[in-house]
Amino acid sequence: MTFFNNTNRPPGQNEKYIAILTAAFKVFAREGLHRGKIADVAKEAGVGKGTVYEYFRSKEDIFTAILNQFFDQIQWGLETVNQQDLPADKKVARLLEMNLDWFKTTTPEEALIITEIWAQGLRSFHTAEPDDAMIHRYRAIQEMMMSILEQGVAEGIFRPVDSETLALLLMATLDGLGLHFLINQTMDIEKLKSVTRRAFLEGILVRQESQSTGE
Amino acid sequence: MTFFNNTNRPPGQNEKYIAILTAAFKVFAREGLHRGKIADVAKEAGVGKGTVYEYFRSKEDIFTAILNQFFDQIQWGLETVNQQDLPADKKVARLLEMNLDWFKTTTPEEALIITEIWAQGLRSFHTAEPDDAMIHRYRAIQEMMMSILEQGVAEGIFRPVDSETLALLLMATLDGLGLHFLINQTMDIEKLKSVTRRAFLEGILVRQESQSTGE
Amino acid sequence: MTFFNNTNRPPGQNEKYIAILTAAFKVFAREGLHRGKIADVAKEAGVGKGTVYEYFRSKEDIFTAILNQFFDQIQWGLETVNQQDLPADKKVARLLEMNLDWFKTTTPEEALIITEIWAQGLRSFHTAEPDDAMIHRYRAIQEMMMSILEQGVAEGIFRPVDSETLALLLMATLDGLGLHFLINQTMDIEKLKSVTRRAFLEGILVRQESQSTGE
Amino acid sequence: MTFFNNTNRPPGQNEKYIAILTAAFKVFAREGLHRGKIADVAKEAGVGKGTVYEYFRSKEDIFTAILNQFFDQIQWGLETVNQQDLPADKKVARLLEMNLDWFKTTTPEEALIITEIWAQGLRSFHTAEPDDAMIHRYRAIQEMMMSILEQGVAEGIFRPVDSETLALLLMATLDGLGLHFLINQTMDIEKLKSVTRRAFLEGILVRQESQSTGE
DNA sequence: AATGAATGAGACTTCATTCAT
DNA sequence: CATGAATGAAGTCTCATTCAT
Repeated sequence: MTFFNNTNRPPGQNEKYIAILTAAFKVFAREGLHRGKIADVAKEAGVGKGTVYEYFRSKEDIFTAILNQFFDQIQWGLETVNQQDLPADKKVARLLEMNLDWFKTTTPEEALIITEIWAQGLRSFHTAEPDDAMIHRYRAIQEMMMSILEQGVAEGIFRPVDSETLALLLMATLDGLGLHFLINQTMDIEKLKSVTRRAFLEGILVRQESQSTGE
Repeated sequence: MTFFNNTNRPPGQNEKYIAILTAAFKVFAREGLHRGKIADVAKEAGVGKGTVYEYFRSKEDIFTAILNQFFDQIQWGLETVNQQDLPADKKVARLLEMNLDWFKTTTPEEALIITEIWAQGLRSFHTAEPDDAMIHRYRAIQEMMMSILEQGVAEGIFRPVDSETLALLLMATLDGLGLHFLINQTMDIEKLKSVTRRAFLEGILVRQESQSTGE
Repeated sequence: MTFFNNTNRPPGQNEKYIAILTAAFKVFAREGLHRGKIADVAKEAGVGKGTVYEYFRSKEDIFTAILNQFFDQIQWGLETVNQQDLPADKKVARLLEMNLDWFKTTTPEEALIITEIWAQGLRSFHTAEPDDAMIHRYRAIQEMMMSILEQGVAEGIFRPVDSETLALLLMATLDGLGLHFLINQTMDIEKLKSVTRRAFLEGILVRQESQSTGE
Repeated sequence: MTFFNNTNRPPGQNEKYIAILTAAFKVFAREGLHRGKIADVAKEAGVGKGTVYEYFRSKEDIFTAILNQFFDQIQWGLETVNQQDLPADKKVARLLEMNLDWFKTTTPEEALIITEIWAQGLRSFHTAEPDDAMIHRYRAIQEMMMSILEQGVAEGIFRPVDSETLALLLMATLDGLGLHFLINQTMDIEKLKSVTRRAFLEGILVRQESQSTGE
């Protein structure tokens, strides 16, 4: 559960907060989102049922926290890549690599939880809270990808691209791959990396005699 | 609700079966997967609660049926494209178009339901039923995409590709785009279409002087 | 439990409705309002827990129903008295008698429940629902007493009185006596009846040479 | 909150004891008896949750204390009246006045709390603690009223009465009026005072040619 | 004496499912 | 076939009380 090592939490209550969140993640991963009972989370965390509610307003609040941890992690990874002194195409390759390598340290059950929470959180986003974080968190990710793409264009490595839309595509592709890894874990990740990298990059690299397919 | 017009269902009980399935889809889309009650489904379908259980073994069984309808639709669309007399690159473009146009006739709530069921169904796939359809249905889709890609290679339009892996990538990309459309419905679909098409196709089209990034 | 014999309830569901209400009254009387669990009510009524909620929206809804039964009973008793062919002073005496005799068929625990619900219901009346029945139910009682008092004035038995205010006083006195019977059940009811009757009636009877205390 | 000014409390801990009691009264009045949380009481009193339990054994203990304060106040008022150098009929009038004037300085919510505690306390009296104060406190009040009534008889102002029963009736009437003021606060208190005084007093004053209604 | 983090028993309520009609 | 009244397991959350500091 390397998932909850970051410490961007209100200090002072960090210990138990993390303990409960970690336990929740474990329990939900094992049982599913609804099957996973708060009582189990408490037991797993080694605290009383009431204590869970000292740190989280509701079960859904735990979901949100898990999802936020997930986004924190992604963003942190992206920032790390972005801050490295690399040409843009290498950065894109690193991105891809990071994304797919995530599955080597994460069980499908864990990844599935993210998806479940994601789907449920999305619903509440559509129905209730207008300033829900989801869209903003994705926007942040998108913008970081945009900056990499724009760097590439500036470096003359990438042809002029609609970086905003392309960043969206890239983000979607990475998420889609994650999704499909959930379905089929026998896929050859290394092969997937290279195929994806080549398909994506050779389409945006500046080339002498490119030919658009027009329309 | 054009979603449930196809009739690949056990004949004889078709009327009510479809009525219930349609009602379920509506109710779940409106309320969410867990919030949506069987009682509401029955009322929406204009039948008694007990009748629902004449046609479906359980609530989860309804989920499965909805998901199957979804896959039926996708597969039917793919087949349609594949059977057209078009060069492979046009077929890929059509695929992309179809995929993104789906959102013009589907509300986010409806799409969300698919995602929710998908995530939940996936769990049961991982935990319980080994011959669950999900992976096979995706495999069928993947194979159809493979055949398009291989057609392109045979036609000399596409460079020699690992069609299996690339089909997976394509599938993942389309799903990923769907996912992100759920998050951000303000995205410009037409722009996304062209950017995606170009990014994807120009990377696999045969070109005079392509330069691989190697590794 | 002669308390729930009246049948002014939506017909068709009368059986179980009454069974649950009767059970609830019994349980609440035994355990108190909060200690009395719905589970116990269900068991006492010989139905499932869920069945209780088929007939009542919530625990509070049961409270309300009990209170309404109580008011129904009082009103029915008042009407009976009022419709009898008696001079007003006899009617007042009958009222008093009825009121105090109620305790011969009702246990203190049962009467206490009424008081608890009454107090709680009153709170919700002050805080939330503006058209709560409580005040209207009391008003109806008050008006029936007013009509008795006015009859007495018309008959020349009572001196001209502010019938509205006096009816309120009469109502309050009867309720107050009920309250104190809860506290001290050793009181001699028959003695209380005659003392109260005399104190109340001799103050309102027409007399030759009454002397007001003025102010 | 003039309610808690008297200081018949264990000295030395008076400050915080009173602070907590006052806070409790406020919170319970605002939220109701069960809704009012100890945590809120503590916050309102400006002390820690644990501190509440330094001064009170339990929540119910607070209830009892509140009720006792209430009785203290009533008794103190009665004593004051009783010790004045007045004829008995004036004393009765003063009693009535005091009782109804109480509502001018007390909000319905506060009065309601008394009623709620009263009802709940009564239950515990019936079920558990045989030496509960309630009956004794009321007995004390009753005895003070008896002494007023007997004074009136001795003075020749009141006809010979069963002072014990009549004191009970008087007490019940005053409580009943309080109760009904909770229900209907629009009642004209001054009118109620005079009607009640006249109805009650003229029934017990010595008169030349009274005529009993017999039976 | 004062505190408040921790507790966990307990309660209401929901809802998928059954089955007698 | 159709129904919907009945069910009861299950789950979230509350809150009075304790106790180590």
